[in-house]
Amino acid sequence: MHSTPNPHTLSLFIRKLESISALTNEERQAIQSLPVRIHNFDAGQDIVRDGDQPTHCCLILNGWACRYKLLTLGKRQILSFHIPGDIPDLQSLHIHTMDHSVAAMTKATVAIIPHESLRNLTEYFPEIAATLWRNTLIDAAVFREWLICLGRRSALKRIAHLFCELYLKMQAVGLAGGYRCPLPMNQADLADALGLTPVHVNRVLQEIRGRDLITLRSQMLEIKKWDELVRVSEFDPAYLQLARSAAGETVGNATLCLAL
Amino acid sequence: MHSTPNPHTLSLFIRKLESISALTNEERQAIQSLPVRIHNFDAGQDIVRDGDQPTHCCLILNGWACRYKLLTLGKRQILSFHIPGDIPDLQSLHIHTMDHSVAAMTKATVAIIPHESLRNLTEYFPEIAATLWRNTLIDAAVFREWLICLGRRSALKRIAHLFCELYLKMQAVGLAGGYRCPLPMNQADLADALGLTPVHVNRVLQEIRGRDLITLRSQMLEIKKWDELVRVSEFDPAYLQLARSAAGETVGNATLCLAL
DNA sequence: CGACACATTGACCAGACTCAAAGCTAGTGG
DNA sequence: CCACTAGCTTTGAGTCTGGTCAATGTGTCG
Repeated sequence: MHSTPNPHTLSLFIRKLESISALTNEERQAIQSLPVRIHNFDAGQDIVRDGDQPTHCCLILNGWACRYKLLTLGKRQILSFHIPGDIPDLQSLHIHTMDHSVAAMTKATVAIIPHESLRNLTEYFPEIAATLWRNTLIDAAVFREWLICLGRRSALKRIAHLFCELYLKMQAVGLAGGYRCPLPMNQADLADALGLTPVHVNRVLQEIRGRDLITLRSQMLEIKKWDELVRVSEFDPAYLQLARSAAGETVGNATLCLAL
Repeated sequence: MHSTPNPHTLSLFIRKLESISALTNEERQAIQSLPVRIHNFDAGQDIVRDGDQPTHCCLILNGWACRYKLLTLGKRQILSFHIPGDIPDLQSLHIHTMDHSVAAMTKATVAIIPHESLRNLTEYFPEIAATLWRNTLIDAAVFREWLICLGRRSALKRIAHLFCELYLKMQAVGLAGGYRCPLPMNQADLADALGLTPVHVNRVLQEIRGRDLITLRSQMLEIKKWDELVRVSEFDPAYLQLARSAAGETVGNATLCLAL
């Protein structure tokens, strides 16, 4: 379950923060020396639970996670998807009780960082504080965009929109490119994220495939007509705040960030 | 349009922050001396627009505002409602381009605070930074709860849930009590917030009234059966992070925060 | 009084849901 | 290497919540 952190553990984190704003050497040093524990999770396992009062945050090093909330009658709403470089429970630094859970969607490696260390970091380095704050603000922007999807877009647009979003997020950390992107979720997960039923997701996926916009098999999404997918979903990547939103560009080395 | 700030302008802000965490005298002083301009808006007027790159934040002193986004075909999604004490565009401090608009829903008085002053404040007072950060995290928690509503709750539950939320928020700043609460919005606004059509909102409101849960006329909501409303909407106030969630208690002086 | 904004009603429609059954497919164990 | 299983995906038929369009009330304000 546990393993020893190695000196490169936090480089993903640093790269993520640097994609938001520059760091000084001193800041980089301070982050590098955060005391972390590494934890491995199985697919489907909870990382943090609704109602918990966490004393640490979880940086995803490898694999996918999602935030979700269970409701009455077995209903579930997935609130967000998270990929390497994300800290899905960063809000727990200032909101002490979890109002939802975080689960691993694949086998996942997670760096566990004590709140205390993060608080010290933000106290001494207001720039880092601002960058982490900004991180949570981008999360909020994504929540707003999902709100728009659930409130005002058809099932087809929702699915297409989500595919655009996830592809760009993965591309931004070098884990996707050439319009191909791992997508380790089943149709029930998509349904729970998009406010639909699995049966309807299935039918709409057939429609999208029928229009030759994507292929999706064995956990791999391929976007065959990016421009068209963007058009039908009314997708505008601005809310993701990706520095160089390389929508449409392939990345050189798709395994860049896996080299941990 | 403009008017001169008076020494009490920021007391609402201070009270709001103090409801989140204690302030030192020095911190209180620093906030008190923020340079603000006061601006009045008419009902329906935009305060900040989608695409703007604001150089200041807007603290609502009086009246209601909402965040919204316009979509194709005249569709609109309301993302949040805001009441006195809120800073609906606080995220603009770290996200430079607005991805939605903020509009006044009533005649509204707003204190305009330069980003620069807020940045200085957060740099010198990490505690204040943390408190403002926490504020935006609570906003995000509300987005998540709305996501759950739009994704997995029926029209009736959504409406009932929103009424519970707005009542508690208003009560927390002393603007509602005795299960009565101003609600300055029409059925089209409710529809745009809840992902429904005005016609359907109308029908469901009749159903809720028919069950004698609420009355709603001339912009005034009265909750006649709080417990029942909470039950049918599966409302759990935890996400609002109200210090002393006085669900069910009346407040002494309902005009407390109007005394600006 | 007339105009306007908003609420309400009716008739009809459609996107999405429900329930249930039948295919696939990737692992697993014999 | 194949049969079995478990978990997903796909299909079908029928239903329902909520949407659409258009008309009619109602209340407020100049």
